[in-house]
Amino acid sequence: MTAHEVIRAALANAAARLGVSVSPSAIELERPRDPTHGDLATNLALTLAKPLKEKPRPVAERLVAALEFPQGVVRRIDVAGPGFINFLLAEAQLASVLDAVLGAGGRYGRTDTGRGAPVNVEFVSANPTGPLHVGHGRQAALGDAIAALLEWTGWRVTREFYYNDGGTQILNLARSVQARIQELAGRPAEIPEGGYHGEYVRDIASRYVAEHPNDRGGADLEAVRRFAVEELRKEQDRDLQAFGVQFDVYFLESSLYTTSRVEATLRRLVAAGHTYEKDGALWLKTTDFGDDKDRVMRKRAEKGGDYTYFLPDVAYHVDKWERGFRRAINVQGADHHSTVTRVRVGLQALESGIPAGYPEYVLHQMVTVMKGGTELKVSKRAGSYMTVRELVDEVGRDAVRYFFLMRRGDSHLVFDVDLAKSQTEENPVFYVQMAHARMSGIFRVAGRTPDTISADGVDMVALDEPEDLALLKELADFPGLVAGAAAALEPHRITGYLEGLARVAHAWYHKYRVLGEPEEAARLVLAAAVRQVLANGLHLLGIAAPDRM
RNA sequence: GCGCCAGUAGCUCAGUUGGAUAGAGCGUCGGCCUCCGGAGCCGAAGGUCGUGGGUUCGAAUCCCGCCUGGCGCACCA
Repeated sequence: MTAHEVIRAALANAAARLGVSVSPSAIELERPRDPTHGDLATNLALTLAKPLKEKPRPVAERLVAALEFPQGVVRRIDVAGPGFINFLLAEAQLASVLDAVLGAGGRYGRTDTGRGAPVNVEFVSANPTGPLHVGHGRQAALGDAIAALLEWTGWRVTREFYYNDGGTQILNLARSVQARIQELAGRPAEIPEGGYHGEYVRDIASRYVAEHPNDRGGADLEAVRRFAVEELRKEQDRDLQAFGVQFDVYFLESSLYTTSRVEATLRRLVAAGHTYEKDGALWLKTTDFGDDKDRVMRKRAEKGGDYTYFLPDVAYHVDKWERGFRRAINVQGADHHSTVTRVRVGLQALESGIPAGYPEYVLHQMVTVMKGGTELKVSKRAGSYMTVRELVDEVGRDAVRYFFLMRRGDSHLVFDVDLAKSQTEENPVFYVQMAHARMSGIFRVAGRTPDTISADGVDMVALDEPEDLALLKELADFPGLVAGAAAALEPHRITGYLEGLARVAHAWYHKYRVLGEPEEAARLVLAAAVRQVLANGLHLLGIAAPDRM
């Protein structure tokens, strides 16, 4: 058991003696900002004050009196402030984290709260009407990191990409390509209303002409549509590959029709009794379930009318549920936030037992790209870094991923291209990767391999300088941090942690390099553990941990 | 007009779901380290947490009003 677990258990027992039942995992145990407050602190007495109808401070005193610990875990216990209980750990406890890190290696930080339950994470889900832009890039980084966090906490994750391969937007794309094909055949043609003007449309048109010599002028619109969708899908896949994101499932909207799932969903909604006809259309009374207005499902009430996007969206999530995903997370841009209520409400109208909060949504705000102190205009014309590919080519995959992850999803993100490219300590990716490289460098110079380092037989009492202790405490925080970030679906907590760990590691490195004794056995063990945790954090986020910069 | 998100140090942002004196990085100023295995350390200045009320032992955090900015309010996806 780690010190955290021992203390939680002891607190739960003490609370039981006061007549309150709390589960050990529900007890908050944190490292106080101010180190004079001890190594770990809990606010348990403050939270128990209300149910016990007592002031927090006396509750804390009684809890402390009821605490029982095995030998050699805790050195001192204090009650402080309004009723915090502070613990000072025995030195041997602090160093025990090194065994835990080196023993678990690349798995240090993993937990099993998910117990192998399946969860579906849907992200990017760009329609094949153009290349992936920076907004999709934020979504790819965020979705992939959330998926990784869930894997690290014991969930069985399916990464899913949903795309619309029919509908009006795709039709507009096909007509745009068709127009360019006709131009190539020497006939003047106009890009249709709502069509796509990008240069990539011309490229697709010329490839179509090369591969379809019999369809002069692109008369076969269906063939043009299939070709264009195929080409853009391939292009998006190359972008995602460059970004290091892999999906398990690509889900085509058209499959919902070919397998009659849309019709089946419609029948179930009608049977559940929340539909009506008005103005020649078929409506769902979503206001019964808290929507602000009812939604059209089919544009003409009689059979054969076109469906709005609402119905396939609902059918798609019914399908997720029926594939066994009792948990589904959708990562989307905040400009799609209006779909949240609609999808959930549609699922409720089925009255089939799907919970009201299904699926979960992680919405992220917009991205603006800064270069040379000015904002790059959102334009499809060449010269503006609007695609993921261009951004990756310019600053590198690691920096793009890191920058997209270092802010909370629901705040606007300013992507500073110059900072992301810079090889200075101001660049957080560089700073963190540099810390890893320096830890690696210690072993290079010592002529050792970090993977062969073990704490066995090494006297850890040598690790008694403030810099050593600060590192030990940081390392011990990592598993709890990953668990918290996974529960909140907030990868930015990991980047924040890594920067903190890197800072302490740089300081430690500098001190012992100057003293000329980082090779000392105990410090070699510590360096190996720091290197491991930096690598685990970076890998979790899909970022490389280089041995030299 | 309605809904969602945001507003915290000069700048970029955290704030672990209501807790201790509101923090970090960068920038600025002052000192130390002196070339080593590249970027280290200490200190200082800098805050009406947009704003006005409310809830309680305790609020940046929860509730209500207002101000500012972004996004969304289709029988488009």
